[in-house]
Amino acid sequence: MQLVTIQPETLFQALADETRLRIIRLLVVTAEEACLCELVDSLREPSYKLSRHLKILRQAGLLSSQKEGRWVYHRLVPKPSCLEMLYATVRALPDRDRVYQVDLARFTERMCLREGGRCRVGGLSGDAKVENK
Amino acid sequence: MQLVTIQPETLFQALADETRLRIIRLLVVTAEEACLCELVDSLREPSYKLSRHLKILRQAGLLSSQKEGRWVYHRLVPKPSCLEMLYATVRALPDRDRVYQVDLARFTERMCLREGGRCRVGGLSGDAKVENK
DNA sequence: CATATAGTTGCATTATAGTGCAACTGTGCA
DNA sequence: TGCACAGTTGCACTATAATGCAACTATATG
Repeated sequence: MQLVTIQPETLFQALADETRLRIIRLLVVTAEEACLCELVDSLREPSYKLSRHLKILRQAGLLSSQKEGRWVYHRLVPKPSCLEMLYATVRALPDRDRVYQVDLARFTERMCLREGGRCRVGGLSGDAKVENK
Repeated sequence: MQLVTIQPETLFQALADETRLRIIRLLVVTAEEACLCELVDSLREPSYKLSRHLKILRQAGLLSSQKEGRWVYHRLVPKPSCLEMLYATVRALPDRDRVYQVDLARFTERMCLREGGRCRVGGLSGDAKVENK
């Protein structure tokens, strides 16, 4: 299911969107895997939006996704060395508006809710839906 | 004229196009500066097309351009360290279809026509316009 | 001054990409 | 078996981006 052929333009295109860059940056910095509801809580974006962006990242060859019960865990693909260089570049990017910093703070807090390293709760701890913009 | 504020999404967006990636890759690999007509000869793309892509790369903060008589020389911007990392990533990208290899060969040949390190001839050695579909 | 040349840009067209809504699938639990 | 919930996707809409043509600017040269 993983592309052997890396398309450089597709790779950069995948990172040319703020939401997708927030996702990748979060995974790069934390070196973690995350499921959709955890990303929803961290980025405060609707699940259908993130789901679609995750699909694009997967198709670009940046993410691999693994289903586990109700949850789907997404993690960075390390395989070709140029991807590691790309991740290093992402890590070195400036964070002028502190967007990534806030995302990371919420992600870290959210990860505390894991039990045995696995996600067990839904988005926003079962509260109402996202009211972000 | 150079942006102090680097917009990561704009940066990746700039590289999300094949033509622009060919331009950047050529400059990254050769560590050279080039004017439009030299790029036209190397990539075999119409000048108006490359001119527009060069503008996009300039606005993204990747290129700086300097006019010299009739010619405009374009070179990579080295300033923020994350750009150097980005260039390293570009250098590490695969070249499956040998597109960059061909571009480089034509570029090297074209650079032989320089006199005193400066461009002195127009596109395609003064021949007819590009016929590259 | 006329002409050639290096490069740029306005316009119209076409293709592609992001978004929200709502309906949908699939899994686990009472 | 019915329900709640994690996640996905079809549809319509809107915005953005790439392209080709042709007209344009600016610089050098005879």
